[in-house]
Amino acid sequence: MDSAEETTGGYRPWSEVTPDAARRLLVAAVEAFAERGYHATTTRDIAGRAGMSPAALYIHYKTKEELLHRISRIGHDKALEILETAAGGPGSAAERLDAAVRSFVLWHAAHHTTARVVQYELDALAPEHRGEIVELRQRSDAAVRRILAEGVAAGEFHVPDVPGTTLAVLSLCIDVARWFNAAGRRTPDEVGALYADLVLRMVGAAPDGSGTPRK
Amino acid sequence: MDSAEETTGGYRPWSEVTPDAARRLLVAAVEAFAERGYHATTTRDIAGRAGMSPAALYIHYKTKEELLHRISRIGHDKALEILETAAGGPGSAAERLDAAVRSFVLWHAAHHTTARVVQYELDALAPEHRGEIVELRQRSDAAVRRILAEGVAAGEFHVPDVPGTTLAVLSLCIDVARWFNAAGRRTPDEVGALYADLVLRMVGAAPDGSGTPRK
DNA sequence: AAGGTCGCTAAGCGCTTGCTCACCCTCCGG
DNA sequence: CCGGAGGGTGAGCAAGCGCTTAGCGACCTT
Repeated sequence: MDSAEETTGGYRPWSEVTPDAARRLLVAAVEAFAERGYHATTTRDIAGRAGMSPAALYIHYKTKEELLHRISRIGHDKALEILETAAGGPGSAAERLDAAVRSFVLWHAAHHTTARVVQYELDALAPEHRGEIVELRQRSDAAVRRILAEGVAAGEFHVPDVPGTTLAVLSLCIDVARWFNAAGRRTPDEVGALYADLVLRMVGAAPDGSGTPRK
Repeated sequence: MDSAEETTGGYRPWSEVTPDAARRLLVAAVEAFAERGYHATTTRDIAGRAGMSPAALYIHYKTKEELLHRISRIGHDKALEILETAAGGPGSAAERLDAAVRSFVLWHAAHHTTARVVQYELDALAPEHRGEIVELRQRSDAAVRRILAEGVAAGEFHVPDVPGTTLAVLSLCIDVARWFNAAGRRTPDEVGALYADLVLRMVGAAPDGSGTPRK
């Protein structure tokens, strides 16, 4: 419930959104969209959570959809940055895949409120905004596919269907935003470690060195 | 687009819904909810798709939410039946896990319109209806967890975290409903086969006999 | 002190929503 | 030929929606 806690914990997100009133509205919108969904959220609710009158929203954003677009854009930028950093990093393909899944899942769990909006409210965007976002998602797909292809070429992975497995890996990570519950048993780090191990198994990499004894 | 095609292809679903007008309304609601989401769908749109006036909806259903509940209930019953049939079937744990994932994914892909409503519109249900559905989902979780636990006990699987892996397997399968596109490259059967293989790898079962040569 | 700007509000407009109600067909037993 | 019943419609209600507009007070510059 106290998701203001989440959104300020750690690396202090939304710092790129100014002025202060615009950021407060955006954070309020993230919470409301994540709880009820975009269409079930009213502009009055968003403004109320930010401690403002309904009209105040329209000083900083032209429409309710612009709010969603801003949230979606910032979130996708962050998600893509995480994947591309891991994909372009040092180490073997297995190490990079581990890092990519671990950090991608960590972000989806730790910021599941934001991630839920980013990953599941895409259809509510206007067509031209949706196109822009879809492009970012294709680059995320390319980053993961690159790691898999390189791992196969290096003989580290055994993957018969690289595009299909890429899709499955991303799908698995993204869905964390749907089920993860901050009040649940697992910490974001634990889920990241579990998922990194599962994905390494999926690609046929030896699970040694990642904390999973073979017996 | 022509998802009437989908909903009548194969085993002819919704046959349990009578009379005919009630079924037409329900099928129309599935299509509309899947396309736009529950909250963005109007009762006028549903009635229009079924070729009726807006008022006709309320002859067969008390509210719009009752429509969603009926859809969700029937869909969850079907999904649970698929998993429990596979879990209670004959064969080794690996064979049963293969069957469970394959058939569960097949259903989510072939009936992705229905599955999308069933899996992603849960929050729109009234509290008492949601509780009923959550119970069914827990039984789905138990069915998969049972296969995993038996496979570990029999030495077939190597799974350090059975509850966590159960969650991941179900999450992976469910998310098919989000991304699957009938106009895409893969058939539901192909996705089922791919996912069954990936899941067997996740649990550390030898992928022999499922079409994935080790080299 | 005057005047301009900026962030914000109270009030409300035009429209759509879920849902209702009075009425009307068509069918069917007597 | 009648009368009741059940599936259907046209019109519309109260409420709530996204968004606009006129105006207000605090603050800055001159």
